[in-house]
Parts: sequence; C-alpha cells; structure tokens
Amino acid sequence: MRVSSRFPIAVHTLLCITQFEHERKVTSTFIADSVNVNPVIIRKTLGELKAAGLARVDAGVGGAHLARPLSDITLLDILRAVEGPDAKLFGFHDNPNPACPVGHNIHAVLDGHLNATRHAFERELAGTTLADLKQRLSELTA
Amino acid sequence: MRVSSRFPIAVHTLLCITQFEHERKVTSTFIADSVNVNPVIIRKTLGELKAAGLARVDAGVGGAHLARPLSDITLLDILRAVEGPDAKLFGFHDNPNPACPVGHNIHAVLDGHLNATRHAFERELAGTTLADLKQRLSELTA
DNA sequence: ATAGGTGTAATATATTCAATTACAACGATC
DNA sequence: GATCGTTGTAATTGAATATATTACACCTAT
Repeated sequence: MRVSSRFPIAVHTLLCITQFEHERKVTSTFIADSVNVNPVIIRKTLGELKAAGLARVDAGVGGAHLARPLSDITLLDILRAVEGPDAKLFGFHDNPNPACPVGHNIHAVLDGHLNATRHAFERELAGTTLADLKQRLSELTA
Repeated sequence: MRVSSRFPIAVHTLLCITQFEHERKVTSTFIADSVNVNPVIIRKTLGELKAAGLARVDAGVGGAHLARPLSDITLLDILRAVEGPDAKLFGFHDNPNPACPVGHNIHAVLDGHLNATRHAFERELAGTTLADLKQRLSELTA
C-alpha cells in the first residue's frame, strides 16, 4: 500500500524551483542532485508537471520555472500531475463471483465507502499549497 | 499508487462469513469461489484477520467465524489487519541531499502534511463498520 | 558550429503481489 | 486408529510496477 515516491519527488522538485529559479538556472541535473535520483527521473517529472500546467521548462537552454503562483498549486494538483487525474487509490480483486450474493454485491456495498475515503484523502491534500510549504521552508532555513 | 486488493478481499471474506456462517461451513475454498482468487490467498487473509482478533478459524474440521460483533469491526481494523498496523501510505525518495537547503528540510516540510492526510484517510475508514456493510448488503439481496 | 540542456526510448534491476503446487498438521467421524 | 476434508505455511513462478541507467536526437543561446 503505497503512494509512489514520484509524488514527494515532484514536490521536492517544485520547491527547488521556487528556492533557486531567481538566482541560478535550475536544470534537471541540479534538481536531481538535491533529490538524489537520476536526472532522467526529474525530466520525466518535469514533463508531467508541465503537462499539468504547473511548470515551464526552457527547451534548449534549459532551466525550469513555476507556471502558476505558489498559492495556486496544491498538493493535490501535484499528486494528480504525477499519478494522472483519475488514478485509483484502491485496488480491487477482479471478477467477484456474480453467482454468490456477496460477490454479486461487493462493489455496490464497498465502492461508496472507498470513494468517500479517497475524497477525504484528496480534500486534505487540497488544503495545502506550495506557498504553505515555502513559508515553512523559510522558517527552517532562516 | 494503490492500496493492495488484499483489503477488499479481506472485507469480502468477512462479509461471506457473516452471510453464511450459520447455514454452512465457510471454508477457504468456499470463500475463494465467491471472491474469485486462489484459496491460499484466503487462508493467508484469514490468518491475518485471526491474528488481528477479527476472525476465528476452526482448525482441522475447517470453517471461519467472526471473533467480534459486526458493529465492532471497522474498515480501518480490516485494513490494518492485512497491511500491518504501521504500514506507510506514502512512499518517499531516499537520502535527499542534506547539503541542499531543500533536500535538508524536505522531510520537515512535508511529513506533517502527509501524516495529516493519512489521518484523514484512516478517520474515514474508521467511520464504517461491518454492520453498516451487512445492512446495505441485506437491502440489496432482499 | 558548438556546448549545455531537454525529451524520450530502451534496457536492466528491484520490489511487490497473486497464482500455484506441495505437504505437514489437525480434528471429527467411522 | 485410519481416513478424509481442511488449515497453515513454505517455495516457486509469473506479472506488474517503479527506479536507475545508458543512449541519442533535438533544441537554443552564444
């Protein structure tokens, strides 16, 4: 049971950009050195953030930037950028037996609760923005 | 990003027990036929549910039973039984660079929000009991 | 033209999960 | 007490997923 580490990697990537974009060129290699993963992973992550409208990347010359104000990027936006907008939080066994009353109704009985749980999960993530994280980071590095 | 299907399998298993334990012997093979997985998966699941104090299994003769009242078993109890009590919901990249201010503080900045998200997730699951599910199942099979 | 960087594909490796086979141990029943 | 159906558990296989890494074509400022 795991939300992939691509999510914290994406958050880390965006924080690196906010922290350094005005003082140096923020390349995939620079970010990769902070995150401690391979630069290709950062390029893929940046590609997803770009597709989601959260980041811009200067092709050719290199360097990444935020595409929206910090306060307009939530943790949920970032999660959806890297996992896809309709990624499933819960797995489910395939083809429960329709001839058994339990198997026949298991989805009807459970799905609503699983969706409610996913909503609670997403609501919490939507309540935090990159501005909050940067604020906290400033306090820690002051 | 996926909570393993072992969780819905465990819920399905317990619902099968509540539905049938008074009219027939509920064996791992019987449950496996309803869930549509291999009986060994059900035996492992029942072992975990037993260890968590949610189910009893009659060794030798066979057959599973609930160990607690329906209203005293929440979805969170079941999740913890199959995933372990301290399973992590979020992955995290290893060894962020301590020489970078972002890498050095990424855990301090993020962990609190990730924990809050996990709590919201668990709180929602704790709000539903097997009694609720059985009630809904009764309505559907009536 | 070149140098530094990005985008992307291909491959290798690790991890996790479920399916399956095999078999020892258990307990009711004859 | 031998048998039969069942459980508990280990070992192996196969599929899916994720990350690391290499390679290379393409882009753009200089």
